[in-house]
Amino acid sequence: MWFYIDPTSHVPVYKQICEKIKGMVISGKLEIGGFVPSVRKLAKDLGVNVNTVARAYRELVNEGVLQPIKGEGYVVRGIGEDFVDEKLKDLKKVLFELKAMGIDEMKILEVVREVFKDDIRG
Amino acid sequence: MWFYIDPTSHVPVYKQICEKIKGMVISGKLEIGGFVPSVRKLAKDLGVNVNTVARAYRELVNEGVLQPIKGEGYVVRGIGEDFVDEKLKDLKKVLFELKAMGIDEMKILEVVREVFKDDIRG
Amino acid sequence: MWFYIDPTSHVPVYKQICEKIKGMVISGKLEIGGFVPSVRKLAKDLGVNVNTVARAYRELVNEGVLQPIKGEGYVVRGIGEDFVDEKLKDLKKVLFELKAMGIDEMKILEVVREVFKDDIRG
Amino acid sequence: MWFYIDPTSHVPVYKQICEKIKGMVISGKLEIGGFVPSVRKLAKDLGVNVNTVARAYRELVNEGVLQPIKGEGYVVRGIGEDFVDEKLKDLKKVLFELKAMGIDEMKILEVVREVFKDDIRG
DNA sequence: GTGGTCTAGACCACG
DNA sequence: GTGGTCTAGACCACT
Repeated sequence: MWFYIDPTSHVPVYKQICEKIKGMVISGKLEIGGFVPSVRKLAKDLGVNVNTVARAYRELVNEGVLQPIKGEGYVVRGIGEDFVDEKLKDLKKVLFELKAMGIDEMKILEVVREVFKDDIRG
Repeated sequence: MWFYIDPTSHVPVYKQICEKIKGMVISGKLEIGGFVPSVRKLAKDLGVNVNTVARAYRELVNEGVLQPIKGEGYVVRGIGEDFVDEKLKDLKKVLFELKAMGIDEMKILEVVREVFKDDIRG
Repeated sequence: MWFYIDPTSHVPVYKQICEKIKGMVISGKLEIGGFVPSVRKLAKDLGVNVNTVARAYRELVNEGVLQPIKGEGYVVRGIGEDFVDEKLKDLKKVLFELKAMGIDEMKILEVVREVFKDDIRG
Repeated sequence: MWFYIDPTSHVPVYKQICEKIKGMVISGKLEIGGFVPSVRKLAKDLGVNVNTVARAYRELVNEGVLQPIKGEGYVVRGIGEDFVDEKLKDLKKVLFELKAMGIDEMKILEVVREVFKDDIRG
């Protein structure tokens, strides 16, 4: 219902949840001032333990992305620009690796075009 | 002397070593038929435990990338094309995330150009 | 409680564990879909280090015999027919050695009968 | 020229050499009182390091199978019955494993017959 | 010197 | 409790 996590990844599940939530805040899929799903609901949807989601939300509270409201849930406070910058750094890292492996810039551009091609809402 | 690993990453050190070695085989920095640095040497260079490097090499043996010769070292056997494909999938994944966050294609192309700009030298 | 390993053998302990587990899967003593003993428990039972059992299980995961579930344990997935064939090859090898040493076929049959004699009980 | 060893086996090469030599003494392929090949020759034939063969011969001297003669080589002294008994124990071990895996006695006998079928010099 | 295995003990993520 | 990774240090086999 919300998104999917990869249990086989080496990235901890709670980190994956944090990333996804932050991404949805940045993209506007989660409105500022709105509620994120309850810990139990999200845990059930993702097929993950409650503690794991709780930990993710706790981290997001520490980062100022979420704010807990007793007896109600967690509301979205907002998110800094840093998150986008970090993702762009990830992009650079992958690009450098591909370059080191001798991959052509044309091949990269081809992939970029492929990903963005059905981006009608430009 | 060889490369660096990120101890803070969630990706296990042994996996990082595997990736780097494979990248160097693909790019030709490691010749097929040649030796990779000894387990002890690489461990020392990377500031990592011997067992960790040994495990990385063991995995590469399982994948057919390396071949162990007792008392001599590990020789590079070669590597399939799959590795490049996997890296390109990583690229796509990051691109989709950035797209989902509302990042413009122009911004992406800017980063690509930046990474490949000093690609003139042979 | 489970089985025994021979620490004096030249066959690595982790390999012995792999063999035993596979044998128990083939014979049905370990049910497909069921759990094998936890890494720590088996290590304690066998008087072996945790890492050694972990390595054995890891190999079995590579071979598709086991599947790890974090926080729960390892479940048995199944095993190919190859394992029996390999054991039969071991048999042949020993038989050829005995034959080369001039041992009579009658002597061999005697041993076979001895091993299988109490095979009446289901 | 003599026999072959398996460098990938977990059994140490020097042990494999010992086993083979003993087997050849038992079977009569090596005459008591005769010379075994020189350390250097056997090492060359097997594609093994000289030290490894030297170690094997040293072990065999300790066991009383060989006797070193300075400046000439190693002569075969003889070998006890124990060796055959040990091999028969190996046989039993493999048989028990196969039995535990649910293999039928008929299948075993089939393999035995196959191995001994061209045993014309019965 | 090389690789291969093992131990003892530690920390993290997950349920 | 579970598995996953890592360290420090040991011994063995082989060149």
